[in-house]
Amino acid sequence: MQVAPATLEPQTESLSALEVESIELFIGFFKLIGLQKSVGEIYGLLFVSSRALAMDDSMTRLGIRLGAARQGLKVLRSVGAVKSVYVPGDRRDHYVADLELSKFATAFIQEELKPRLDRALERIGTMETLASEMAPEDRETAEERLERLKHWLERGESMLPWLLKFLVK
Amino acid sequence: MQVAPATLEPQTESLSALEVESIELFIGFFKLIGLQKSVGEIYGLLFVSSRALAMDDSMTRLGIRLGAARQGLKVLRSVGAVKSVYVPGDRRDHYVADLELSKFATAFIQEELKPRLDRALERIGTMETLASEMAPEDRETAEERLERLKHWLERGESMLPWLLKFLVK
DNA sequence: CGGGGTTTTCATTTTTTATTGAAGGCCTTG
DNA sequence: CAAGGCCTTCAATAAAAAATGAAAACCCCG
Repeated sequence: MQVAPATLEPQTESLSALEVESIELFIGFFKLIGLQKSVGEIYGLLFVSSRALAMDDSMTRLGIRLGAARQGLKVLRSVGAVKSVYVPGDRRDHYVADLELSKFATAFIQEELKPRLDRALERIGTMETLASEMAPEDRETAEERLERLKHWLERGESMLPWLLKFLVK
Repeated sequence: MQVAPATLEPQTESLSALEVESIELFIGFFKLIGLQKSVGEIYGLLFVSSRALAMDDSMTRLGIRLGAARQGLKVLRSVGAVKSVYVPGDRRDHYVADLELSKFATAFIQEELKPRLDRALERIGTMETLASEMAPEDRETAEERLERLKHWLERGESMLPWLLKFLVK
């Protein structure tokens, strides 16, 4: 005789249609800048919540487990996308979404894009040295292309401050 | 008695230091815009090559197999990052890197970023309707936040044409 | 139209990345 | 200062993404 299995599944209270839309929206954006699904889920939920939620609430509502919730909140805190607020009479940390959306774009630009551009420009220095030691016919091609790439990267780099200013304003 | 195993490994002619640098550089950038490693490898190799390479050459030099090479070239063609050139006396397609670097950024903006912004703005319409049906105390929060998000997304969207112009120039 | 080489498709395998949850640390409170 | 709730770490597991390569389709020339 079968009995109802002890519920190993996380308790998932159902989400409202609004919450689902919000979650899907942010999952999409966060994936784009290389953040995992659980990060988007948690932020999407917090975004439309009028009260602060504990980690435990996120787990319950989203049906995710401890590790994913922890990891997600860690990332969100690290980019400043959530802040914790004090809730009287509850020892747990509670989180609210920071509504300064530009933070995501800013974090992406400063933590992903900028370092990669810098690293690439360094690398081009190395490559120029290597190219200079090649046989003439190959050298010419390589040097021309490196020059071109360098030019483009410098141009990109020069745009970043402007882009940041525009986004943050 | 053991004999040398039939070489199942792809023949990999070693890469020059310049090629390695180029490959690493492009793998990094391509990952950033969500393209897989093999795409970066192939482009990196072509970028410093003064002659056109057949798919077969990429496989041999990079030590990747048919499927990855095929898939990588397909992606590169689809974003216009390589073009095929005619090589007399060889039936195979030969590829050279298109040096218009802006194509990558452009493709990313138009194929990833723009559609996602559009989709998000649509979604906000839906969410506004859903929010309007909520209890007053929650409704106010939701509506304010949606307004804010919408504003920010519209701002982002309005920047794209400018960004594209800057990159392509 | 037939044979050899070339390219494509796609089900399978491998690799990479994200999630899980048990174990242990920490902090508050009584 | 002990007990209980909360938070973190991390090794194991699961899910997702990419690579593999056999098989089939597609050319050209002859």
